[in-house]
Amino acid sequence: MEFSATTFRELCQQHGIAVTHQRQVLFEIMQGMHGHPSPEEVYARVKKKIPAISLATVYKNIHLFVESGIFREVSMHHGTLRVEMNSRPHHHMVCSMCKSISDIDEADLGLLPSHQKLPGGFLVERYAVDVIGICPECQAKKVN
Amino acid sequence: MEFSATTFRELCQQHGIAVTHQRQVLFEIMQGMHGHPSPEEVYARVKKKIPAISLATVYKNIHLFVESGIFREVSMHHGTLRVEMNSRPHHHMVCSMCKSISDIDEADLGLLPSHQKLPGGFLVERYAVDVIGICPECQAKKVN
DNA sequence: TTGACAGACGATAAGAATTATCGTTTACTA
DNA sequence: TAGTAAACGATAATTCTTATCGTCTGTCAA
Ligand SMILES: [Mn+2]
Ligand SMILES: [Mn+2]
Ligand SMILES: [Zn+2]
Ligand SMILES: [Zn+2]
Repeated sequence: MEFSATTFRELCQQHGIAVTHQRQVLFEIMQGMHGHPSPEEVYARVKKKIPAISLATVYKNIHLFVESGIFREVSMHHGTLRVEMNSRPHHHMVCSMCKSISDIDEADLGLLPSHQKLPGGFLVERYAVDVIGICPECQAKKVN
Repeated sequence: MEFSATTFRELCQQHGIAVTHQRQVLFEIMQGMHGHPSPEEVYARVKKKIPAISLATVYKNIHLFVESGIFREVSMHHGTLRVEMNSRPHHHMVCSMCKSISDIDEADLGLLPSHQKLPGGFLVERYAVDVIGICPECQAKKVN
């Protein structure tokens, strides 16, 4: 486990957040979950331990965990449907600050698959690569 | 342009959909748009040409274009927030049929970046690769 | 050409996911 | 242990998307 050496109390102190019962149970249950649960799925699990917990609290703490880097989001751009009209083979540069998405040509990325068969027999159609980082505009804005 | 050789009428015939004025204007405007617009952004543009158009029509036709393969979606899993608790370096296999997401270790994917600097000065933090294809379960279900 | 009719349209209600508000409670610090 | 900022629960509001439904239109065969 990633946080086995550190107690949850210490983890909260590092990030300057209060150690509440809800927060601790939420953290422990999420740590034990497999896959990529939605907030509703997490809520359902936590309610078994804390029946009075609010869905809003689940959302607020998930965001807090993600902002703190304790957990992550699967997709940087899960918000609304975005349409792709560019038919050239390309990937995306996603800014972790402003969430802007820009195209990058497959050739410019220089990322090539070396395996053809994936574990479990997954049949590959294509790759979609998100290069996550800081766009030039946000680099300029950033005060370090 | 991808469809310059083919008229919109022929494109519709290929996909068995009717050639309507709304559909044609929508298609042409979307073709001329840069980036990765949201349905609302497309709607705003199209309203200038067809003030009476409905947002529902925009959504319906965007889905139709995506289903037909005329356009694409930027993210396969933009629906709801999904949390990642797996801290090992890994990427994702996303099934284009059932939208299921499974982990694949970085090493198993065998995909390595050869460039360090990206055009435009984008500062790379990490790569997130979606391997899009058909999961074993859907391969079994599929009737070919 | 001209109906018949499936499919498409617009208006709008409904649904799902997420965020905001607000009064109460709790954890932290001195 | 009291004061205060933060967190909580309840729930309203917002945002994004889909469903419904009555009307209209494109397609195709006669
Ligand atoms: Mn793109
Ligand atoms: Mn994962
Ligand atoms: Zn940025
Ligand atoms: Zn599948």
